[in-house]
Amino acid sequence: MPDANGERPYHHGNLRAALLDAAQRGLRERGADQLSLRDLAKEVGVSHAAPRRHFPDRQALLDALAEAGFVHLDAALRTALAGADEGFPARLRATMTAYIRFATENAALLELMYTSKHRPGATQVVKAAEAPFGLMAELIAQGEEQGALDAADAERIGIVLFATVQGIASIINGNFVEPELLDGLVETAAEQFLRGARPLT
Amino acid sequence: MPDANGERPYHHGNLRAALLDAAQRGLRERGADQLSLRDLAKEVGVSHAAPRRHFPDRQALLDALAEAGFVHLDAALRTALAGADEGFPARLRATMTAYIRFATENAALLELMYTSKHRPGATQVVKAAEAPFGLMAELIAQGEEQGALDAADAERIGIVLFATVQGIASIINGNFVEPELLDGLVETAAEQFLRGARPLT
DNA sequence: ACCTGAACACCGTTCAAGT
DNA sequence: ACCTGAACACCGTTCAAGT
Repeated sequence: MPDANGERPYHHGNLRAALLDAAQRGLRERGADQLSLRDLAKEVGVSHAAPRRHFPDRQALLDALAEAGFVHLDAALRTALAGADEGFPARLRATMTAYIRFATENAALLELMYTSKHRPGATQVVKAAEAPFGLMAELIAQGEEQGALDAADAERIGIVLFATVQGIASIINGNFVEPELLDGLVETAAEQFLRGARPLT
Repeated sequence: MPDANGERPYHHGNLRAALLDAAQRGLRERGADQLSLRDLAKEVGVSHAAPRRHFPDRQALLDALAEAGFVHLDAALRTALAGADEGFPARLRATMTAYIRFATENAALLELMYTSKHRPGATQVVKAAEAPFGLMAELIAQGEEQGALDAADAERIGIVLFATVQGIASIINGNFVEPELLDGLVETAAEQFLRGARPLT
C-alpha cells in the first residue's frame, strides 16, 4: 500500500502514463534510438523490470507513442479546421499547414508514427491513424459539395492529399530541402491540388 | 600478408564493401533495428572491433546504407525513364511507378534514407539525394518544354511531385491503406498532377 | 594501415521472490 | 496486481597490442 507520507507521486495506477510521459520527452529531446526502458524506469523511480507489466517489450512502448501521436495529430487538424473559414480553399490550406506544422515540430514522433514497425500486430497504431485519414476524406467530400472539386472518390483523393503533406514533411525533416522553401512548397501543393481537382468548366 | 592458400575471401581492401553487402542483406531480412556491428563482423569473418576502421560508429554504417540507397533509387528512376515513351504523361507515370516500386520493394531501406538521422553532419546522404531530386526537376522541365505543363518553377513542382510519391510509399509501407489501393493511388496522383499543372487554355 | 582481444558500461528480457 | 533484484545474453565503443 502507498505509505502515508506523500513521497511517491507515481506507482499506483499511473506507472504506464508516467512512462509514456517520460518517453514523450525523451523522444523529443534525444530521439527514438536513445529511448531506453531502463532509463525511463529510473527517471520515473521504479525498478528496471517494472515497465514490463505495462509494456511487454520496447516495441510496445514505441507503438503506444505512435498511437498517441495519431490522436494528437487528429486533434491538431480538427482544431485548425475549427478556426478556418468556410470556403474549401481556406479549409484545405488550414489542414495542410496544420499537418506540416505538427510534423515539423514533432519530427521524431512522426518518424515513429510512419515507421513500418507496424508489422502484422500493431493494429492499434493503424486504427489510431484512421481518424486523421477520415478527416482528410471528409474535407474532400465537403469540397465536392461546395462545388470546388470534381473529385469522384473522396477517400482516394484524401489519401493522395495526406500523402502529399506527409511527403513534404519527411523531405523537410530529412533536411533534403532548405527550410525556407517550406511555405512555398505547401502553397504550390495546395494550388496544384485545387487546380487538379476542380471541375472542368 | 594474406597467406598463400585461398582461405580468406575478404580482409584486404574490401572489408568495407563486404560489411555494406552484409548490412544490405540484414536490412532487407531483419530491419535496421536488428542490424548489429558485431553480427556483421562475425558474418564477414573479422573481429568485432575491425569495422571501426571503416565505420567510426554504427550510425556511420547506416548513413552509408542510406547514401547507397539514393544512388540505387536514382539508377532505378533513370532506367525507367530510358524505357518510357516520349510524351510527358507517359514519362511522369513511368517515374512515379518506378519510385513506388523501389520504395515498396526496399521498405526498410527507404526508412533509413528519409530518417532524420541525417542531423547536421550526414552531408553525404543529402548529397546523394540530389541526383533523384534533380531527375524530378528535369522531368518537369521537359514537360514544360513539351507544353504539357504551365509550371513556372520546375524545381519546386519537382519537389512536390517527389513528396507525393514518397508520401504514398510511406503510407503503403506503414500499412495504413490496403495494398490493393496502390495502383489506383498512383494513377489518381498522376491525373491530378497533370490536370493541376496543365496550361489554363 | 589494418586487425585482434580484453575490458567497460550499457542494454532488453526473464524469472523467482516479495508485498 | 504490481513491483523488486539478480541473472543472462547481447550490445557499441575504447584501447593497448599485434602483424
